[in-house]
Formats: sequence, C-alpha cells, structure tokens
Amino acid sequence: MKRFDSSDPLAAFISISSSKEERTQKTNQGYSRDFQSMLDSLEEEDYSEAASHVGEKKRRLNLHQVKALEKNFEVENKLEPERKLKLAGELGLQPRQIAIWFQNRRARWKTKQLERDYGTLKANYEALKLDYSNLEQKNEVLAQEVKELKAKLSEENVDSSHSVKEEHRVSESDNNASVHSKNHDFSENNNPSAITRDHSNISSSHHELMNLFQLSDSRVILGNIYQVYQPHLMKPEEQSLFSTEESCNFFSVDQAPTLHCYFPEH
DNA sequence: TTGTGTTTTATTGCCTCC
DNA sequence: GGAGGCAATAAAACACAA
Repeated sequence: MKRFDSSDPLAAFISISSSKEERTQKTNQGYSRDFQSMLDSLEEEDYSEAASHVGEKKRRLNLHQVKALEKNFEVENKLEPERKLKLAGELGLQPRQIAIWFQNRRARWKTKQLERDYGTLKANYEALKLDYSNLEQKNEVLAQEVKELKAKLSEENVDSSHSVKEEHRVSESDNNASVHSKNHDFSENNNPSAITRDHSNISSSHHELMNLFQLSDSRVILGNIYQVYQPHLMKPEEQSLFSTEESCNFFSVDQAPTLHCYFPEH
C-alpha cells in the first residue's frame, strides 16, 4: 500500500504510530513478547480512535533510531523489503517510515553529492583559468619578442635595399658611360683597366646579393622556427610574413631565386 | 516571545520495472 | 496492475537572532 489521504483515519494512525511506538518503547521495556503485542494492539485501538479525532502530529525520530538508520544507509542506500521489516522491528517504527526515511536520506545525499560535484568542477575551472592566464602572459612576451625581431629585420632590409639600389644606379650609369664611350671611342675596348673596373663592380654587386640571400635565409629559418614552436599562436599577418611565397622562393629547387620582392618598383 | 530560516518527516503524482 | 523510486512540495519541529 502506497497511497493514503491525510483525511484517511488509517493514514492518520500510521503517521502518529511512531510516537506511539516511542512511548511503548520507553514504558513497556521488560515485558514479554506476547504481553507486549497485546499492549500494542490495545494501544493501536486507542490511537486509531484518537487519530480519527485528533489531527496527525509529526514526531522526529530519536537519536538511537537515526543513528541506526544512518549506519544502515552507509552499508547500502537502497532498502530491500526484508531489511526494511527487520529495521522496522528493531527500531519500533513502521516499515513505511523506514522507507520514507531512506527516500529522504537518498535525496539529501544526492543534494550533497551535487554540491560536492559543483565544488570539484569549480576548482577545476579555476585551475584551468589560471593556466590560461599564465599561457596568455607567456604568449604576450613571445609576441613582443617577435615584434622586436620583425622591427630589426625590416631595418636591416631597408639598409640592404638602399645599398643595393645605390649599387644598381652606379652600375647603370657606368654601363651608359661605357656604351657612350663605345659609341665614341672603340679603342677603349682594349683597355685592361676598364675591364678590371667592371669586374670590381660585378664583385661588389655579388657581395650585396649574397648579403640579401643570407638575410632571406635567416628570415625563412626564423619563420620556420616560429611555425614549428608556435603554430597555433601565429597571427595571420605573421603567417604571411613568414610564408615561403614572400621569402621570394630563394631556396626553391624548381625556381631560380629572384629579387622582385626586394625591388617591387622594378 | 516572536518572526524567520532551516531541517526533518510525510504526502502526492508520475514513472519504471516485473 | 502493484510495488517501489524519485522530484516536488507541505507541514511540523527546531534553531536562533532581535
């Protein structure tokens, strides 16, 4: 039987039966089992009579009962019918009261468990948050380093391109002069000093070119290192900076190196 | 003493399982 | 269909500050 209305006298009786049992526990200790049951049946009649007139009163379980129930709950939080009857007999309670107590106890345990889980999750979240902020700080430091390196690189590039341009301009004017002289004085073609001068110009240009190769090399290496160690931290603009496209294919096997990226105006 | 918040006991309605 | 579990809720008991 599970359902009972509070207006039902039987239900009212059951609800007050614990107090009755508490009283019989206190007053009838030491009586024989038969005598005890006789008293119980008599009192049952009294209380069912009383219940029909007097409203139900909730009674809290005494310390001994609660301790025993807690102990049983620790062993197993579900209640088999046999254990329920046994406990009811031992503690002088109605089996239904035992069932209700276990039900409410499970509900309390679940609430506590939820609180514990929430605490654990919160602690994990805080730890993760701390980790994230540490990583963010490290990332900022690294980004600053990259920025400084980029600035350094662009300074070096500007210097190099200026000197190469200068060189280019000088050699062009030399060529013009040489063509001009060719047009006017063919005898100079046989002058060994002119040849030497041209060779020295070529040698100088070659040197500048090699500097550019080295610059580009370091830039590509830096980019590769950055990509290897910080692939997920690279911003799109940084990725384009270190892309092989922009490194002018200096080290491409299939394509000869060109200088177009350093001389966009040419 | 009393108002108020918390805890405990009990009920109700719904759901699942056998 | 009955038994039992669970969530939501009522209501009594209790704790405690003002």
